[in-house]
Amino acid sequence: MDSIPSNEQDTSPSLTRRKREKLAHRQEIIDAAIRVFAQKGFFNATLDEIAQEAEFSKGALYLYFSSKEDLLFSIIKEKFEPMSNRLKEVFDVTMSFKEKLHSLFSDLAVMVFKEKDFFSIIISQQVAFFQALSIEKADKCFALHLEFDNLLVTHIKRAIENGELRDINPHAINGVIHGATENMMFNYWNCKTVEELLTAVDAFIDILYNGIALEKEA
Amino acid sequence: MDSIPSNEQDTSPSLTRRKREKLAHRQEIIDAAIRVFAQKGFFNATLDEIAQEAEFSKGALYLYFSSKEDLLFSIIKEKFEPMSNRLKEVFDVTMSFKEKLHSLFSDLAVMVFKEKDFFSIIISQQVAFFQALSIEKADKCFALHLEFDNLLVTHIKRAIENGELRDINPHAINGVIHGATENMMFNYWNCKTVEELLTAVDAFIDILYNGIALEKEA
Amino acid sequence: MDSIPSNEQDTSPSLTRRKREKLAHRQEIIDAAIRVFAQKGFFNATLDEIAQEAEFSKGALYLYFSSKEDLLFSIIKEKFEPMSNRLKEVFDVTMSFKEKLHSLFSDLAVMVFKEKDFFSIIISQQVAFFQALSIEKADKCFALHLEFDNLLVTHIKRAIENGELRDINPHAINGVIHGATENMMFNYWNCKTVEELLTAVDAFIDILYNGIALEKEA
Amino acid sequence: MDSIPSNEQDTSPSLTRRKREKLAHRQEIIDAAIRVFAQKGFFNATLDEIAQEAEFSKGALYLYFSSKEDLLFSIIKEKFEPMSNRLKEVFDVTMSFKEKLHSLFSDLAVMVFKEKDFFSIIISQQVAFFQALSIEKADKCFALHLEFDNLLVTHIKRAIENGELRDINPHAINGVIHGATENMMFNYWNCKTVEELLTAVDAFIDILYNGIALEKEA
DNA sequence: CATGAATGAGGTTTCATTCAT
DNA sequence: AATGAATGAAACCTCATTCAT
Repeated sequence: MDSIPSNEQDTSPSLTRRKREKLAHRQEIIDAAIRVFAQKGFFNATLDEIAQEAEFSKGALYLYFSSKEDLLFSIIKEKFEPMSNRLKEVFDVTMSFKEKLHSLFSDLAVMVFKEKDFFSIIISQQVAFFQALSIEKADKCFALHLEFDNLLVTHIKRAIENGELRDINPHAINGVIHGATENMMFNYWNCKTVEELLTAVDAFIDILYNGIALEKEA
Repeated sequence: MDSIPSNEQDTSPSLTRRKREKLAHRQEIIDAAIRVFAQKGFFNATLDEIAQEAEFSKGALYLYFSSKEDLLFSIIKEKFEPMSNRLKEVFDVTMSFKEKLHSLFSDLAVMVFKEKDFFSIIISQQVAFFQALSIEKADKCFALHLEFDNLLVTHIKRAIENGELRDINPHAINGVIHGATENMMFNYWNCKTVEELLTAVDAFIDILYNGIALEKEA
Repeated sequence: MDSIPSNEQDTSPSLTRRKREKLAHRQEIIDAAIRVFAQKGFFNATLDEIAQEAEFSKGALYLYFSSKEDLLFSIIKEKFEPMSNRLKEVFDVTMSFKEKLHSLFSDLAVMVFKEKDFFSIIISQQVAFFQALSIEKADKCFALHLEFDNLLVTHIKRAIENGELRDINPHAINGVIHGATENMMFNYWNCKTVEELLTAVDAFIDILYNGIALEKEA
Repeated sequence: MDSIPSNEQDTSPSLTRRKREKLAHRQEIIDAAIRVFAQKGFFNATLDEIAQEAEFSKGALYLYFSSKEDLLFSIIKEKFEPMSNRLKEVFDVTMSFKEKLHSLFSDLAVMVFKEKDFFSIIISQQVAFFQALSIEKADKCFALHLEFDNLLVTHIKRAIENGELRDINPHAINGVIHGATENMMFNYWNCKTVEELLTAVDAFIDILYNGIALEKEA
C-alpha cells in the first residue's frame, strides 16, 4: 500500500530509462515537498502546492506515495535515515571523544549547509511530523532518534570512564549537546558561508568543554 | 474584531458579577485549549474538541475569541507574556550573573512544574504557533522572544565585562543556554517531583560554567 | 463514530423542539437519499445530489451520518428492518399457510405502493448495497435476509407436515416464492392503482398453488 | 469510436496471425473483466485491476475497447447475445411447451455451470450494468431482454390456446418463470455438480406445472 | 449570554482516460 | 501493438465560522 522503496537515487546504467526516470521524478517530488514543508509547515502545506512546486499534477503524487503522510515518512526515510547513519559512523573511528564531537558537528554543519530546507523542517517540524504520522510510523521515527541518543550516551559514559570527561550525569551532557546543537542550527542555517557555521561549532565546543566561568571552580 | 484584552484574571470586587464571570469563562476556555493543544497539537485540535473540553458550546468560543488564531494568540499573551515578564524581573535584582541564572532556571522549573500542559505546547508547538499566526501577530510573538534574548545577551556582555565570565561570543553563550534549557524542559517535564527538575538545573549550570572537560584547557 | 440511532420518527411532545427538528431533518435526508439512490443507483449518486435533493448543504449530511456508507446503512435500518419485522408478524397469526401467504403479499403490495422509491432500491440495488457496505455491516444486513428466509422455510415445512402442501423440497418452494415476488414487484411497482398489484398477487398465488398445467399430473 | 465488433472468437485460418492474436487478446481481456466484475461489482472494479487480471497494461485495454462502458457493453454483446440466441432456438423446435421449458432450463443450467462468473454478474450486476450504460446502449440491452420476454409470452399464449396450459394471464406466468429462474441460478450457481442444478430445475418445473397445493382447487 | 445546526470553502484521494515512448 | 507515467475532473470528507433561536 505504501510507497516504493527507492534505494537512494540510483542512476546506475543497469536500470532502464523508465526506472531511472521514475526514481528521478520521485526525487523531484520529495525535494519539492521539502521546500514546501520548510516554507509552510506540514499541516499548512497542500498537495496542490507540492504538486505545483514539483511541476507535476496532483494525481501524479499518488503514483509515488500512497498519501500525504507516506510522502512525509518517505522524506524522513530518504534523508534522515542516511544522515543519521553517516553521523553514527563518526563514532566508529578511533579518536578522542572531543575529536569525535568535532567531527560530528563539522559533518552536521556541512550537511546543514548543503540541505538547508531539509534541516529547516527536521528541526522546526519534528513535532508536527510526529503528530502527522500514524502511531506505528511515529514509533519507527522515534526509534531512530532514540538509537542515536543511546549511542551518544554510551560514548559519553565511555569517555568519562577513560578520564576524558568529568564525572557528570551523561544524560545531562547529552541534553546540553542536543539542545545546543538544535539551537545552533536553528539560528545559523541562514548564514552565508559554511565557515560562519563552523566558527559557531568551535565556540560551542569550547563552551561545552571549558564552561563559561572565568576560573574553574573548586 | 479581536478578543477582549483581559490583563490577567481580575476577580477584584470592583467588577460586576457579569464581568467577573465573563473573565472566568474566558480563562476556562483558554485552559481547555491548552490541554487540547498539548495533547493533539494546534493543527490537529478542532474547536469542537476545545469546546467540549471547556464544557461550552462551539459558538460560545466566538464570544470570547474572534477565531482559532485569536484563541492561540490570546493564550500566548495570557500565559507567555507574564511568564516572560517574571523571568525578566530576575535580571533587575543585584546578584552575580551566576546567581541570576540560577534564579532564572529555578523559577522556570517551578513554573514548568505548575503548568506542564502549557509548557508542553510552548516547547513543542512553538513552530506550529508561528505558522498558525498571521505575519503581523507572529512578529509580535517573535518580538517577545527577541526582547528576552536581547536582555540575556546584554547581561552576558555585562558579566563578561565584569570579569564574571570568559570572553566568549555572547550569542554563542545565549544559544547554548537557550537550547539546553528547551531540551531540559522537554526531557524533564514529566518528572514526578520538582526536585528532580531542580537537580537537572544544577547539573546544567555546572556544565555551563565548568564545562565537561576533566582539566581546563590552556 | 456512526450515525445517531433514531428510534423511528419520534414526534412525541416530550422532545424539545431542537430534537424534534433534528429527527425531522434526518428523515428528510434519508428520504432524499432514497429518491436519489432510486434514480441513479448508489454508486452513481453523489453527496452533492443528495444534499441538493434534501435542500441541505453537503456538510450537513455529516451532522447526521458519518459517511455515505453510513447513510446507506441507516436507510436499511430505518426502513428495511421495520418492514421485515412487520412481515414476520404475519406468521404469528393462526391461519392456514395459504392465508398467511396472501396476507404477506397483500401487506407487501401495500407497502410497495406507499414507498415505491424505497422498494425500487431494495429490489434493484440490493447487490450494490452489499458491495458498498463494509463486510461487518453487510453481514448484519445478510442476517436480516437470512432470518426471514429461515422463517419462511420453517413455515413451509410445517405446512407440508400439516398436509397443507405437497411434499416438495421446501427450499425449492421458498426459491419460487422469493424469485416470483421480486419479479412481481419489479414489474408492477409502476402500476397506477394498488388493485392492479393485488390482482397480480392473486394470479401469482393461484399459479403457485395450482400450477399452470391444465390437468394435474399423476 | 467504439470497439471493433468481433462476432465470436473467430479462429478460422482465413484470418492473418495478427488478426487472430488480436481477437484472442480481446477475449482474454473480456474474460478477465468478467472475473473482476464478478468479484467486485462493476463500479468497484478498476481498470487497473482488470488490466492486471488480464496481464495487459492499462493502456492496452483502450486498444480493444473505447471505454470502461464499452468493455461492459462488449461483454454483454459477446456473451449475453449468443446465449440469448441459443435459448431462443429452443422455441423453434416442435415440442410440447413443457418440453420446451425443460430444454430451456436444462440448456441454461449447463451454460451456468460452464460460465459461473459470467452468470454471477448477469444476475447480480444487471442493474449496475444498466446504470453504467448510456441510455442508448442500455436501451439496446433492454431490447434484448424484451425480445426474449415477448417470445416467451407468445409461446405461453399459444400453449394456452393449444390447451396445454390453464387460461392464466401470460404475463403472470412469464413473471413467475423469470423470477424463479433468477432465484434458482442465484442460489445454485455454487453447486458442485450440474446434476444438483438439474434436480432444482425439475423441482421448479414440477411446482410451476402442478402447484404446491396438495389437491387441485376447484 | 449561550447554543448547536448549518454552511461552504478547501483539503485529500481516486481513477478513467490520454499520450509519448 | 504495447506500455505505464501523467493527467485532472470529480468524488468524499473536515472543520472554522456564522446565525437563528
